[in-house]
Amino acid sequence: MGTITKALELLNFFSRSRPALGLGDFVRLSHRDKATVHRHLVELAENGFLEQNPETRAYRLGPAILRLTAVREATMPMRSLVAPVVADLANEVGELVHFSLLQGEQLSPVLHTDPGRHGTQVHFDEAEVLPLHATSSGLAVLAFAPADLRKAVLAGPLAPFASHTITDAAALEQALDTVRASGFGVNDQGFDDEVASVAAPVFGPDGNVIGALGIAVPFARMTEAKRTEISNLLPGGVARITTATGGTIPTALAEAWKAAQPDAVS
Amino acid sequence: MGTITKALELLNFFSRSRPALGLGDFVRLSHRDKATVHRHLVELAENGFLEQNPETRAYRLGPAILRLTAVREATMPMRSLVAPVVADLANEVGELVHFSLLQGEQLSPVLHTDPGRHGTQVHFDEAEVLPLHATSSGLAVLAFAPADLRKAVLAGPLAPFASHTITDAAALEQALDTVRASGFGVNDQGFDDEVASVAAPVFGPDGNVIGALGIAVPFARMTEAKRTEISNLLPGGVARITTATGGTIPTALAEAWKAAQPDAVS
DNA sequence: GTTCGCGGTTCATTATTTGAACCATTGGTA
DNA sequence: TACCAATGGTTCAAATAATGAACCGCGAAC
Repeated sequence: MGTITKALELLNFFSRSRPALGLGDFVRLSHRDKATVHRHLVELAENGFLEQNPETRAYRLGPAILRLTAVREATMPMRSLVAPVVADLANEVGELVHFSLLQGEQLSPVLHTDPGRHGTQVHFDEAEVLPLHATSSGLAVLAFAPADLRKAVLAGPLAPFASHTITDAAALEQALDTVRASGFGVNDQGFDDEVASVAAPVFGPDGNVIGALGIAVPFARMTEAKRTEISNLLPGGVARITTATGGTIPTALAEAWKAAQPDAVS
Repeated sequence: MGTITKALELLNFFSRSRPALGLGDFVRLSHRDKATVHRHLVELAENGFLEQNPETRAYRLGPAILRLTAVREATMPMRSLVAPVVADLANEVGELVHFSLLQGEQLSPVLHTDPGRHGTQVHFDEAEVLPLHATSSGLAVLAFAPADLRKAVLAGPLAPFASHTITDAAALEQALDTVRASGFGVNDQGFDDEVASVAAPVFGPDGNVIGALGIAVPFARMTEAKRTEISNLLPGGVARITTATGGTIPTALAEAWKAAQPDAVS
């Protein structure tokens, strides 16, 4: 593993619940030597990716990140395109909606909205990357991903995250068939024991999957009626995002959706 | 210079006008060996900071950036707080308004809005970091910055950017006195020969400068009336941002503003 | 068909990263 | 007061990883 990767991985330890970390925290989380971690932190800070609170000496994410986001959004306006769709969906369904982009063999959350209409809320951490085999979004992506990515994930170890995580390659392939047939990735207690979720894949201009739009519901609150509601609403959201980004929805997927909910409005 | 810095510097070559770059571009811009650059690019891509267009093989900024922005914004909601202020100001003044954060001895642009009301427009590149001695925002920050930062900048070389860049330490100190007296950083043709600009510093909760709110106008269009208008409006914008972030405006600065425009509305 | 520029790769040389031990400061505790 | 346990940070020889000149294969242009 290169030095660059080691340094960048430090940035992954930040999360909504852990927005600032001390040197010791990084050492514990990364299992690396203190001196090494410290030099990496300093170098990241010198480049504006981190900044240090001079009083507490804790590190937090720096302004360079914002600058780069501005550049990316100027040319690939994902956030601004997706944000209204996610917000609308969250309002309609009344549950946590999130959008993630495929990044290598994982999913990288872009944004999420929780309407906060209920007492219990699904905890969603945008700093946490999502595994492809253990989330509804991941299954949705994987089912429509290029063969080599699918093969790579099937070959690799399938880490268990919760009681119902699919950890067997054969079972995973079967699950992906189901996803392709229905057009939705479904995952109950596969990533978190208390969460059930449904997701649909999103495609880019070249016809490849680029990410997924997902809805996460506390397991106790996930009824059949809610599943139907979600299945009816998700394709519309995906369509909005896809057209906005100039992508195209594969006909096979559109067919699957149509077959699943013949009464859904376009 | 460490490997991490070398890799991260590659990210700085992106800009609004250059949203995707090929290997050769990076090599030319960075003056480094092709093999080195290539490995850095690959490693950045592996971590989601870049992604490669499989057809053109060009690199663009990746989704990891978005994820990190989401985390930072969740705890330090700069963009979302500042965006409406910048938008309002841009509408009122009819010129390009931008907000930047202090990052080491430079300014890192966070966002900008150009109402696009005129034929000529100031070119503002959010990917470009701004020098402290050659921009109005920089002068505004520097004038109210801790002594050690000011000393560091005064000691370092003052690179010329345009015909009127202050390159002499003594002249710079004098300029900073003027800034402190008026409460505004003013810079005409110091960063770009065709641009005049005015900026005001923004302070954080600890009472230190954290950045600046600036307005850039094509030199030919910058009249005295416009300067007055800007001077009347800028303090309001700074106040909105400062209160939103829980900061406090130093009394000395508030006094300077009051003295400069006794007829300004609060 | 040759040449040019492109992205990408190789491998011996070299320079950078590494980490055990160390220092300084703080906050708690006997 | 003295002591201990954490904290963040630093040092320097040893080990490892980064480096870059030369090379490959490809597609476009002449």
